Amino acid sequence: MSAPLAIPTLNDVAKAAGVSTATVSRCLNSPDRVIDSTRDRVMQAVHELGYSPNFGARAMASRRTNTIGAIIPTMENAIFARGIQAFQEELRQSGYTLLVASSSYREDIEEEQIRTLVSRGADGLLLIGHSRDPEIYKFLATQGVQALVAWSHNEGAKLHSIGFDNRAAMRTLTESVLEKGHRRIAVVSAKRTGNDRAQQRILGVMDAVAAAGMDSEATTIFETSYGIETGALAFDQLMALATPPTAVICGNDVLAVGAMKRARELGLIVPSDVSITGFDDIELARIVVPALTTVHVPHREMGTKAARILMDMVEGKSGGQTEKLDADVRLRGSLGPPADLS
Amino acid sequence: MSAPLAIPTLNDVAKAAGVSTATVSRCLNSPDRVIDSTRDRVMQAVHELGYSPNFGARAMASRRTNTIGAIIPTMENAIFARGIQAFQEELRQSGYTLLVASSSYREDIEEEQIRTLVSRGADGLLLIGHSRDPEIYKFLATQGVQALVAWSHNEGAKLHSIGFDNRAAMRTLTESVLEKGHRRIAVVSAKRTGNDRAQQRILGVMDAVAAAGMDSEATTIFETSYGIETGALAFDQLMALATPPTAVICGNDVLAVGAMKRARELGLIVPSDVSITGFDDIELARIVVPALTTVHVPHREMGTKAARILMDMVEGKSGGQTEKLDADVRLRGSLGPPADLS
DNA sequence: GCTGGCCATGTAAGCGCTTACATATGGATA
DNA sequence: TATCCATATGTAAGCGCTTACATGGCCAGC
Repeated sequence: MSAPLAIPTLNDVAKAAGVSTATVSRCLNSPDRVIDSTRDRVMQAVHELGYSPNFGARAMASRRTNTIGAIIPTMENAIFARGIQAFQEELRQSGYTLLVASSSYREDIEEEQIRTLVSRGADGLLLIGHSRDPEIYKFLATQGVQALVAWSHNEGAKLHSIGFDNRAAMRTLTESVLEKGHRRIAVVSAKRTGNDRAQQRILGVMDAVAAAGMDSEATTIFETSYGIETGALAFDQLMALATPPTAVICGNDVLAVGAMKRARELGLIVPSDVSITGFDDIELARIVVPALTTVHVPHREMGTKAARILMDMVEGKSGGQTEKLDADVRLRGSLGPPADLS
Repeated sequence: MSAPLAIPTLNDVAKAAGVSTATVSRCLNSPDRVIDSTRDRVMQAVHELGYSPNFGARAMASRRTNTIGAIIPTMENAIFARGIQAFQEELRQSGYTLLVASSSYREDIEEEQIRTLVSRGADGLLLIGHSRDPEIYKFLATQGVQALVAWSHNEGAKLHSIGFDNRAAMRTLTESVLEKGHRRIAVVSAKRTGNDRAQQRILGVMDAVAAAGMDSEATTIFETSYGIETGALAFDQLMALATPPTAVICGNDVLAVGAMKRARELGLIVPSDVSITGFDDIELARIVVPALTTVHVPHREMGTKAARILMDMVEGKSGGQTEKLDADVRLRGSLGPPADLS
């Protein structure tokens, strides 16, 4: 009466269909190597038993997993979502499964996640940015796991990468800000530790400041963790300075939106009282009022290309390649001339 | 000269340390069952070789994976992000790993993802909503995989669930709208097929409409796919009607934000020209201007509790339980009296 | 000095699958 | 009819790990 509680295995299917396990395996993996009548019988047994292959066993026996892992700093806020979505779609078309993990912007968690994904058999890994313990690259090498960096371009780095030049893009954006006449600017950045995008973006701001002959000391840099609320708090602090900035350049759109929110709460009009800019051009940038001036990043293109490069690496078709994408400034309502010039 | 390209196994570590594989395994899994000196030797070999356990092999030999899977409709927009984050944190504290997959709101993809996660050894699964092919429940049963539904409460359903009463919450919200004096209302909903939350929410609107003695035929329902842009398009259509609604009730915040965006583009003032409401209370709801009237859902609480219930189920400590959480209406600026009353 | 028991470690059997190789079957060819 | 080949299926050896059970060394207690 009581059903067998054990979960069905290949062996059970084989018995039920009256064939060997090899034949069942063939039905599942290369159906054309099996005669129709046999296959039908096997597939019926598969359905009747509710059989589902054991991935671990399969991976172990066949020595491949067709799995790619990606570790992103955060799943919240759409910064990485769109790119990862495209990455996944491209992988899927070629029969790969994507495993996504997030590191909460913490290096130690990222390392743990790398180990977890490798352990689970990822053939390749997509990582964000270049800064991490070199030890981990050695680990990936001994494990024979290919890795590619995205969201950051860097010719000389340990790993191949696909991304844009964060520094140059931020320099261009900052130049636009300076052209409007702003001379008191402040930067709200994500934590720079272990985050080369944040580092590069600040350097980009400084490049433009220096090129304009301004005193780089006069540019306040406020570092905070990632989030709308933290962006709002940073804005508070900046506006409380003796000589508050007329333009606040934020390291990403999320911080910028937080700043805009607080500006509104403080009764400040953007951009006439203060200009605010972002970086990433996520959907949010066009929802806020006024729309956010930011740097547009080709998320989907990056995701798609990353998938192709990484698959080629995993399949041994190439040793990888480094590619630079264009990121361009989108001027929108949140940037205007400073009050004393208007 | 050339290093062995094979990735290191337990066996390699055992040889390098001069012990048996059993001892190495014990060092890794129950260190206190091994004498200090031996353990040190083994751990050194582990590091030198860059050894990393093969998850599949371990799972197969030990018959447990300590893995929980979650399948959510979308990773974009923060609807599920916060709850899943809490879910993950709670699991992690108890040593479980979370595997997340997304279904793009498609039933067929959800089923595929369920099979993939089960295949990968998930001991338990978190699913969203109740509507799916009953066949899949049979499959989960034969595979011995526990499953729990979240984001939806339903006493009589096949699976235990933790969530809130979507219908009642939407009814309450709609009552608030009607109290303001609105009599021409429209609903923008996500696709109802395979989405019981969407179905329930519309029923909630209708409950309120009927209770107010209004003609339910007069309430336009516009169904569209999920996204800001689709919300905007839906709003366009509704406002182009012969007698446009004075209040647009959206099935979720994302659609509502899209509607607000388009309203602004059309030069309509919210709420004096048209009121708009959402559902979920994601961060976005308080970013937009005016802030969105919506239904607040206790995302984090739901995630945390879901983790505990599911772990208990997986560990055989309970057969599961169904829990109902409160979701309450948050009245904000996007809802006001209709123009003809103001 | 023996015995018993405890503890650290080793031995080896599988976990569920894939796949190289072996075998069987049935024409087509000579 | 005998031979050969192609094709369909079976056999069985692992893949890397855990763990029940076996072994051997050491010390306490008599």
